[in-house]
Amino acid sequence: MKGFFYFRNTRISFRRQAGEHALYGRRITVVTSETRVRARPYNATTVEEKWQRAWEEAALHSTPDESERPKWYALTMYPYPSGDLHIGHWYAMAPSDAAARFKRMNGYNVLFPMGFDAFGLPAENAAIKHNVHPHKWTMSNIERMRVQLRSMGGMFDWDREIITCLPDYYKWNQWLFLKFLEHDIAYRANAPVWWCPNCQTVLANEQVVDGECERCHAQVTKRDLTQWFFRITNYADELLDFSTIDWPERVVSMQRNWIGRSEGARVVFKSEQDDPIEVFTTRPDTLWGATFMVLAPEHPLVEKLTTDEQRAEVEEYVSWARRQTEIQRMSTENEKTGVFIGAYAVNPVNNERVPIWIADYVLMGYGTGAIMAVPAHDQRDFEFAKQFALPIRVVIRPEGSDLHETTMIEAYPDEGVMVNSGAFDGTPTPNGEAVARVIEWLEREGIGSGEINYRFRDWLISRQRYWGSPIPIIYCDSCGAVPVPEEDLPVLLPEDAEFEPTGVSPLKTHSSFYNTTCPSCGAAATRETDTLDTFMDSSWYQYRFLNPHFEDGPVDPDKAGKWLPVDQYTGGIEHATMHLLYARFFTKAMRDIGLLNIDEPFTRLYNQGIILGEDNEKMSKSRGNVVDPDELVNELGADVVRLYLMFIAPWDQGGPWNSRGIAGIERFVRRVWVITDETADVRPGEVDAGVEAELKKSMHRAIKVVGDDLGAFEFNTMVARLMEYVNDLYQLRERGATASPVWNEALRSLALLLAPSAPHLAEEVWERLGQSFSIHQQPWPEYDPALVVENTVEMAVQINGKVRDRIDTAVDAAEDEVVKQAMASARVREAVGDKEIRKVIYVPGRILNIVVG
RNA sequence: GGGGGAAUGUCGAAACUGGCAGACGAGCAUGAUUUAGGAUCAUGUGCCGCAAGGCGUGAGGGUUCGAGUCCCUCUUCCCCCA
Repeated sequence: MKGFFYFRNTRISFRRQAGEHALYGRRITVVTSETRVRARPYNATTVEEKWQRAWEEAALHSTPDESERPKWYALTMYPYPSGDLHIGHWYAMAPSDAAARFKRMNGYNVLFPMGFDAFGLPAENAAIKHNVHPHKWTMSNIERMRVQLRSMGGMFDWDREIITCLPDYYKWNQWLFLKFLEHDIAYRANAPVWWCPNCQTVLANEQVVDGECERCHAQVTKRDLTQWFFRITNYADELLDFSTIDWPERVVSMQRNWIGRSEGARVVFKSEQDDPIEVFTTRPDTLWGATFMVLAPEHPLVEKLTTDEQRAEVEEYVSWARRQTEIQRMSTENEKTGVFIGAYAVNPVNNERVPIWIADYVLMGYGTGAIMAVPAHDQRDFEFAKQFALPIRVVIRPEGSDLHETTMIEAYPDEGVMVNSGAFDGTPTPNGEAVARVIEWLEREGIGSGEINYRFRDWLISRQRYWGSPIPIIYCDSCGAVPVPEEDLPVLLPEDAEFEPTGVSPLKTHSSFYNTTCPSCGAAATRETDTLDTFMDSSWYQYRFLNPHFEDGPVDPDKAGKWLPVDQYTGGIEHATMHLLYARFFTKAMRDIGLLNIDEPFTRLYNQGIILGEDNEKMSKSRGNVVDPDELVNELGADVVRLYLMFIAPWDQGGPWNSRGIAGIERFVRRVWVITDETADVRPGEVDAGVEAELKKSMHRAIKVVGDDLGAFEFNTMVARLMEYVNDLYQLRERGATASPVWNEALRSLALLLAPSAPHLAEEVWERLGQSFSIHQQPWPEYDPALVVENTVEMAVQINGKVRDRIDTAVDAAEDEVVKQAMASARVREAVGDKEIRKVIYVPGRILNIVVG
């Protein structure tokens, strides 16, 4: 019998009468009828606002630099201030925040800063489009995003906020550039570089994806320009060493591929006019099989070597190739195209005359822009030779079989024994033996040398844009490129620049910025108008967070010693070969010039997945599938959003948003509040010992599994464990567990377990339980291992691998005892029948399998 | 073409070193609460079958007392590099 009445405006419900009841498949006896105070509603908006204010007033999230506790530097990639914190930001930050909070509850002094990656193109595009200054646009976006970030309830230490577009920050960007220049890590060179016609700027190789601009997806083209570079390739081998960091294998292999180390030889062929043509090959053991050469259409010698008869055809081909994208050119699917230029080269190993072709599958940007073609042992060369009826010569014979030029249908790129290779005939190729011997010989003969080639190039850092750190260089007719003296930093971005969509940097037309005097000779001079790639800002921001107002250098050495390196970094995988590679390079470069004494910036890395729209597509305004976190927070509260994001799927997987699924979390949050509010004041009384034992066990188990999952970033199962615990509490309550003195402890534990993931709800529950502010300064509860292990289990009994019955048995029961118990079951006896028992497999606590036959 | 990852109910997913597949949630169904419900509570819910029982982790094979998990072949999808 249930019902309710009102007493002093509070709805009081009275419940089951004394007597026998069926509940959850058990018979229970209610001794006295109980009355129950119905929970007050939980108003997330009010509660969350209340605690956010309280945390700020208590400066709860300011991290002291001095502490008895061990340090833990947790960092999540800082956002670009686009003006809106979208659900992707929440997905990146909310679980990171939970992990950071968990670390703090586990006794660490946790630094968890936040800032804004504030330079970049959108601000400048907004300036052109809406006539707002980038600075104003960016700063008002930051204002708005701070409010949104606050609504998330993160434990960000705002005292250390950095905003990269402020002189306070970019001064040190410029300073670092000058130091790099001083130490020959930065240099200026003319090179063919990628140009994005849409962004009106050059791009680094890393920022070109499939021949498109990584930002705007416009097709990029090559241009020859004089630009500033960083010598990231000097660190290639060190960047290939991942032994001291714990990063996802995926990112490691992406960086490894990107760096693209290959060992081989550089060999000099000569044209018949005696021009040296260098090629790089990883297979110098196939040199004798080179039957032609292929140059990239852009190769500087093409112009010179082309014969008059071939010139028209060659020119036509070159201009056609220029129009192709790199992807089209590299595709193995394509039919091979190319043109003979009429000239011949001499193969230095056997003085053979080989024709020189040009073809689009050879790229100027890789290796030397020229290859020796060995059609018998390279598939692309093979296809090219077949296409144009060029000679093929086998020089590697596979072990135990034969290979004939005329019958081959594809190249043989594997190991074997060298043939048709003069003195090297008979040399086996496995284990690099042939390669090593040929290199040795090439060096002795002076026609080549062993070389290690890398796929990646030096980092191009010049950008023809306004909204970035000005490169602190002055050009003087007599002194050349002169660094701006350190004391003149920062070179300020002029605020009164004119934005015209002309493709010319506003800095070029700003005469008081552009015109200056040479710091070295005092003559009239002009400033560099390019700005630094904004990826430079994010390459070292993790160090500036430690003391963003430090005035004697980019990094405060005292704080660096205390906090570095970053213990846990989290962010999207899309930065694998950009930001994450640049940051590693910067760390090593800064170490080499004495600014840091660490080798790697981020000890542990975790990449969260992507939240898609409900239609399983990437969220975008044009698709209309964008989920607005602000709306959700207003409606359901931040804790619900946080918990739901964690619950959706494993964090590294992401997945589609589901607006119905979030209802489950809503219910869960309500259930947490209801059970606490309704039972917080229950006085201990008489309780069944078994029920109390179950309550204890459930609580200790929850402490263990929730903690284990949080520590392992398994947020989805962590939420499931919390739900199981709350479900347990509801059932135990019905069985009278609230009368136990353990009940209140169980509720307190629940609050503590919720604290990392649902910080507001946890704090409210904590207060309701009469505990003092703040739950976020409490230690993580401890569990008793003895209470977590099961003493008895329901064990499956299998006959020939099929489950026939289940028996309750002690975890550590002896085999013969368990068999006896199993044989007592009629179902087991029936399954065994009169067959002979051949074998018994018994794994204590797990399974009993009786093999009969 | 090479490398890496994935495939489990209607859906999101869980499953420790091989040991009761489907925890937790969504959805659905039935019932309760007699104003209503997109509220709450209870019960059920892999498939076939009235049942006993059988079948089930992309497909096929193998190892094993026992395979979602290990091995081989294949299919599809995603990512990276060519």
